[in-house]
Amino acid sequence: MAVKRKNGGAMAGFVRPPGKGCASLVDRVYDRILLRIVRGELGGGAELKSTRLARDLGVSRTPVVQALQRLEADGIVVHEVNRRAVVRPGAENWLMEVHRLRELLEPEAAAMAATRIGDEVVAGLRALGERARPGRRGWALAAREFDYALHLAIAEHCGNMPLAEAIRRCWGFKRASYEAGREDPAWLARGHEQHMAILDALARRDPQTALAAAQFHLRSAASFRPAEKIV
Amino acid sequence: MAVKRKNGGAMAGFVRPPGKGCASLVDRVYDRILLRIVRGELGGGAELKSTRLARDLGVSRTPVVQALQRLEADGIVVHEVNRRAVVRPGAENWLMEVHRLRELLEPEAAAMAATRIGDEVVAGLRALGERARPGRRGWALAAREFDYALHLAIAEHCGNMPLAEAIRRCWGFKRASYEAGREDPAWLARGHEQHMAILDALARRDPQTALAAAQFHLRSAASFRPAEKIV
DNA sequence: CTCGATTAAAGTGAATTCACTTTAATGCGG
DNA sequence: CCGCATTAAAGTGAATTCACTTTAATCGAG
Repeated sequence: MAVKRKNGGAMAGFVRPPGKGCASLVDRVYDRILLRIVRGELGGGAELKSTRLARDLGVSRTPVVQALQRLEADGIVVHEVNRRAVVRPGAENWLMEVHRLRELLEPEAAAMAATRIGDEVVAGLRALGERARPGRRGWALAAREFDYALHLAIAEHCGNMPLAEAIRRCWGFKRASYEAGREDPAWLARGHEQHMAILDALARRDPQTALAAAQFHLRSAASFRPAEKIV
Repeated sequence: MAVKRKNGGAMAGFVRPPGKGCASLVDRVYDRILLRIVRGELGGGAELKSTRLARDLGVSRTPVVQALQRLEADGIVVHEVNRRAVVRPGAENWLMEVHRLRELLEPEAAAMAATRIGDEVVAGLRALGERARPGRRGWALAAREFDYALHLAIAEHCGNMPLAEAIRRCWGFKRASYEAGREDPAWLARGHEQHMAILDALARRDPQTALAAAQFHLRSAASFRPAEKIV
């Protein structure tokens, strides 16, 4: 089953030669498996055999085992010594539950960030937000970029590393579910307003308002699509 | 540098023959490195070379690389492709910040668990709590066990897997810092009372009180030892 | 036919190997 | 002595190998 060195012809372009800035093989394997879990293709209790996954993905077992370590650290996969790794039962609504967790983390982080974030960062975010104003050319794409940048900046500047990491992790899961532009423009526009409200509060160094704005934004998103699994 | 098969004489008992129920080599390497980070022996920016660590610990690079993956997933280590892994700058007060994160997570989880936790679980916890009553023989050790079991039960039964995992992760960090019985008995006794208050609220299926009791417990712990890094 | 022992196949943990990249050291022209 | 090219050493990502464990499949006794 020798996988050819130097990018043998594996699995239709999955293994790309690692041009600079290219994620490592482990990262790509991780993304691939995570995506299949949060989509429900690999339901709770599904066995994740490193050998099988390696064969399917056209890579060796080494990066697969490492990706499984990370998924285990995420808690979405459980694994005991000498047993196969298994998708944690109930993982089907992982993304919904992650959203609930964000409601716990992000408002508080926004409040903390309000007193710490620098002017240059706010200015940079404002520029991004401007490009995402509804009606502008390519605003839908820019809006998603702005969304990501804003929430990540909040994490980055909240002054608590484990909290920041918890938020980043949530966004890692969210990212896994992104399918190109399935958003309703009206919804995107509403989201943009809410993002701007958060950013304004940050700019004013107003923790209370930042917290409330973030809370409103997340609750709003949760109630808009309560049934859908993919957030 | 061939590491002998079948447990060559490496590093003074670090590599034990894996008797049943024994954590994997990766787990032990992970614990070892994490401990050195949260203790501050490996400060922010310290380089974590897989080769060096493997040599020091008397194991091959494979489990070390896997442990580093997990530490990176934890966010306490940063790492880019083809560069050495590095302790995240600022990791010195990781444990203090983790405690702050727990204040965000656990009260909410306690409230959620109050409406879901089963009678048998409560009964089991009560039994543990009884053994940890101050004055009993071996109560100090039992108290720690009770502490751990209570907080983990709350995570387990809060009904939100990513939240549960976030709490478990916090306790993984806390566990790394445990040094045998450095606790002040008076403090332990106070902690026991607070734990019992939380448990009572859970037993009464009273989310509000469970939340408040957990909040009080955590704030209380934070203010008791504000200066110490090791929580 | 069913149940339990026996054995083959598949899987796992961990070491080793190897191609490639980064880092450090050396030496040489200015 | 300084700056820069060249090269050796150390390090990384990923494949392969191998001892051991679990899973499954087969077979024979009841």
